[in-house]
Amino acid sequence: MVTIVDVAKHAGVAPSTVSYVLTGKRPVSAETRMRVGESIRQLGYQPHSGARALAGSRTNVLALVLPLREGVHLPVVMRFASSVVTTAREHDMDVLLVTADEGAAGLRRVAGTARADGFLVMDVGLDDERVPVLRDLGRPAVLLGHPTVANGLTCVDLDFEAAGARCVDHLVELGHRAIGFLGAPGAVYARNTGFAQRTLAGFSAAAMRRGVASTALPAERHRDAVRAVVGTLLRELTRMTALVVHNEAALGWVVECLRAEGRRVPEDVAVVAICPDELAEQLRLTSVQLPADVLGRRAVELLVAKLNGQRPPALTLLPPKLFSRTGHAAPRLVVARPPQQAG
Amino acid sequence: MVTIVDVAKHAGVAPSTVSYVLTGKRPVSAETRMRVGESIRQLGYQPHSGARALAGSRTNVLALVLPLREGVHLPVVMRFASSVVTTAREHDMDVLLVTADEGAAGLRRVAGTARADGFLVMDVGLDDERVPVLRDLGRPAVLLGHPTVANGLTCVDLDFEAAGARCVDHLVELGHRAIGFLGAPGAVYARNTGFAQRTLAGFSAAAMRRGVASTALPAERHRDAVRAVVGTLLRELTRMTALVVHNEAALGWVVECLRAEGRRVPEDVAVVAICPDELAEQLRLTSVQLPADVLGRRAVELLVAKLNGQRPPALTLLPPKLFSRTGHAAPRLVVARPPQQAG
DNA sequence: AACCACGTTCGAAGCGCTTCGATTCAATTC
DNA sequence: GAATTGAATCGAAGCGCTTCGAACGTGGTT
Repeated sequence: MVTIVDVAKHAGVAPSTVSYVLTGKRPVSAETRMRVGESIRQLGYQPHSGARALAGSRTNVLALVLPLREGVHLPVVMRFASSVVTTAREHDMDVLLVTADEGAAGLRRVAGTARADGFLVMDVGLDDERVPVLRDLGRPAVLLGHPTVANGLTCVDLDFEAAGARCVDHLVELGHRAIGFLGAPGAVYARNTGFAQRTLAGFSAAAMRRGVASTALPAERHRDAVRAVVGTLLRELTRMTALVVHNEAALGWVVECLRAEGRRVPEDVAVVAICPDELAEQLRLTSVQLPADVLGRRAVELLVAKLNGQRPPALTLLPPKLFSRTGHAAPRLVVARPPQQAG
Repeated sequence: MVTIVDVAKHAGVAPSTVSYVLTGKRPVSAETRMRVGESIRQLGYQPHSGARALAGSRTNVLALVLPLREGVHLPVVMRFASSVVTTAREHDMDVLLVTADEGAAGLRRVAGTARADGFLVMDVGLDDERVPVLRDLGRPAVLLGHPTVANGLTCVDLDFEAAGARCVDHLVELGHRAIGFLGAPGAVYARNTGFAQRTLAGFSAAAMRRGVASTALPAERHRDAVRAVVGTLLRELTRMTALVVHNEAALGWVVECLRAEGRRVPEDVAVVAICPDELAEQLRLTSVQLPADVLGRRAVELLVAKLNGQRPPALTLLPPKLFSRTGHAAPRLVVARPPQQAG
């Protein structure tokens, strides 16, 4: 193994000088820098990360805590993870993969054994046991997907207000003049959860701004409730040709109930969902999706900023992406082109 | 931060004794062990992983190299990753996530900077640049998904021969007496790829053993070729009521062509695919799936064994899982039960 | 009673790096 | 020409752990 001492000898300098060349923490003359650089290249020197962590008390590793069990939308998680790793590498960091199964104890372990400098935690619940632990740990952390307002912690999330507005804008541009909104169960709005209200607020404001008729109703997730709400919407907003749904669990029933009422989807009633991409894909509905790639990138950038002593905003909201699926037919395979035929 | 010296003082022993209690590398009297353990608990001591890596030249980290870009089946990758992390933790190891994008240079970096003790590499190509590097690196490695026969390297893969046989057995048990096989393009069999032939061999042997009629044909991936092959199969194996397909790209066309020929799927012709689960799910076909969870677990166990100086078999084949999807209707949402109503 | 052997425990030397005060030397100033 | 500065470099002291040889008691042996 090539050590910093080997490099120093080879370049005819002290080990500390090599270190300063590497970290840039003290000025080094251009000539020395060149010479050391050349020695590093020739010897193929790579600093030992353990020694670095020990002496410098920085690991250059960030822990990514993911919900890997079933029940979450794996492709979204994966895309997010991919983006995190790529961005982390751009900052010369590595990524330690931790499952949510380990819970708060896992965070304590990773921080306590100095395996990572900071945390990226996905899928944090409203009353998550990890939040207080994260604060105690005193290590930089970025939370994802839920804007758990927590002092000292940094959160990244989709801008639900913009998402609500985006749906309206999209539908108005398609010519719709009366748009319904089927939201989460009433209780969700009562609780000050935030994201449900913000979506609704964005929807309502946009409808107002664009001068289209709109009616918004909450809905429980079971079938009968959905049927009732859909019926009410069709009655109250008689010229309704579009419906924005912000209720994952009800989404399937919504489509079914509309069809049961004799409305074709999307010909008679265009449905736009705010939900995980997978679900919309399955039902072939236009949807506002979570921009997992941007989310991952931004999360890492925020964490790196915190590691560098900066104090980024407590909450970052990402612009929603609307993905139109109208006109999609039955599932069709993506088939690669046939290989070139000889002759 | 609590160090080993703090623990030693608290327990009234030398630091080395604490180390031996922790690692078990030398005998420690039961009484001392108790006392040290108690001190560790009381002080909440957690060893510094960097210091450990430096002194002991073992990181207790394994690098997981995943293909995270599009084009691979994310859910499979994710399930595999999940299984890897869980199993690694059981062996007191952590997992460093590396993307395949980093290529061979990434492996060199991780090994060179002593970030990990060994590698788990998924989706290794037939002529992968990483294979020679992996061998040079001299670190334990386990390759997944492709049985790249490489001396010194350990591979885990699905047992394709058993997969072919499993399809036949399943169909015979359902009462089918004439089974077709639509395989990969001819060129794949010509190349000594291995897995294609093995699947076919397993299929043929099982058909023979079970005494059912069978015909196997290769197929190019484009539509016309598939139509021709399906036509030939129906003509040559006139009483064919089942078809095993080992050709991801053609799978969609196979179903379409069968229907175009007036055969209902699966009522008239049962189709069993050997392909990623996602695809079969989309087409609602019974399939042999890659047991990602077992794969992950086994891979870690093999790697840990190698880290401990053992020499596990160069190739481990996993039994295929057949997942029956006959009788599945249109996509249906899994809806949570409605919340309890008051009154 | 002196001896050996063995199970335990101790002490010290590193592992490879960062960091901080000290040192050097050339350029500037009076 | 001596004193002052400041940039560039050096040297040494750790960071917290593992590991190895040595030291320490015991109990059993001669």
